[in-house]
Amino acid sequence: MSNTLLITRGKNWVEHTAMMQLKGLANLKGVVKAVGLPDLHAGKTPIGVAIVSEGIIYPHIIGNDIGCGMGLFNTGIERKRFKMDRWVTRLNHIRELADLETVNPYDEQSPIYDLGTIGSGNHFAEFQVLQEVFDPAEFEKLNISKDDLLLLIHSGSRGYGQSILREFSDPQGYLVGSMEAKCYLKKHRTALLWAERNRIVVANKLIDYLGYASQAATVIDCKHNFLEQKDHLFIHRKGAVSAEVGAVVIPGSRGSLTYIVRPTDKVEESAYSLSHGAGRKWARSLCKSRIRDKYDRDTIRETKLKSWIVCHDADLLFEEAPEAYKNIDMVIESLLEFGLIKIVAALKPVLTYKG
DNA sequence: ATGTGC
Repeated sequence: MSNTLLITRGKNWVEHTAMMQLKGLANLKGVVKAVGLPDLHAGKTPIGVAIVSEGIIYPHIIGNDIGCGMGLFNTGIERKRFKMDRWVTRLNHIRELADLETVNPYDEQSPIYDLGTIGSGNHFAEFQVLQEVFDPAEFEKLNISKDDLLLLIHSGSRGYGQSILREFSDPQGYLVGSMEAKCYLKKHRTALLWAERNRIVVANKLIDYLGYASQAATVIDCKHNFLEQKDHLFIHRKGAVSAEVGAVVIPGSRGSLTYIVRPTDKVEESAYSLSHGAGRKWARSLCKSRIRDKYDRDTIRETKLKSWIVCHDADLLFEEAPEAYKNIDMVIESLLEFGLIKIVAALKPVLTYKG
């Protein structure tokens, strides 16, 4: 009997390569269940998976960016204070976030050497506003209102996670109870802590840089690259979030809505996991040639939702274009069809910043 | 993904 499950509905396209990669992980020693979430796509290891194992752990499934995730913050800034032209100009002045002074508000020294940076690739900082409330009772628990300017930070443990993976990169995995497994789990825990702290530090740095005295209040923080022990099992989540820690934020691309959802009590089926986003549709290397002719240097920066992106990396603008991602609605509908979520609210991007 | 590999 197969130990593999793909959570998807008819219209949600999932590439064959990613499915093969998922089956590869399902066949690893000690793997008891392998779940592909609707945003499953191919990578060095597949992204959008929850892999449950017994007696052995596989750090390479988690990958280099241990603790990477989405932090949704209430900026304490009123939505009406947002002025597109002024904010774009101001953010354009940042060459790199590393150039701005970072204050480490924690007692310990950060193992992330460049704390306060978001990194590159698919990482971003995005100002958002409330678009629609679907479940008023659940929405009320979030402590946000239609007047609030929100900030979504996608980042992780930067070079620190990378250094941990280098130490524990054996694709054969490590036996639970071994010195190596214990050591990995300890460092992994530190990476999770500091990846979350990094999201908070970045959020506050941007709020401060834009001239506001308020502090970022965490609405939701959900990591999507991590290993969780559950009873005698280990759940490897790579591009997947836990469905057991309250509301979850599932963003689309910079040109689509972000959903706040509430997991249901049926999530055992998906290894207590949900999608982390829309998922890539196009490989990075294909993006530029496919859409270059459609845009000029300005129009590539605006979206259907009238949001804008500040980004000094010309290639990244194409690699991270909305077209490169799947339709978030297909992902959400797949999760709904399997009875795994209820939609709480939708947010709309207004301004994205990328490294 | 990456205080980036050749």
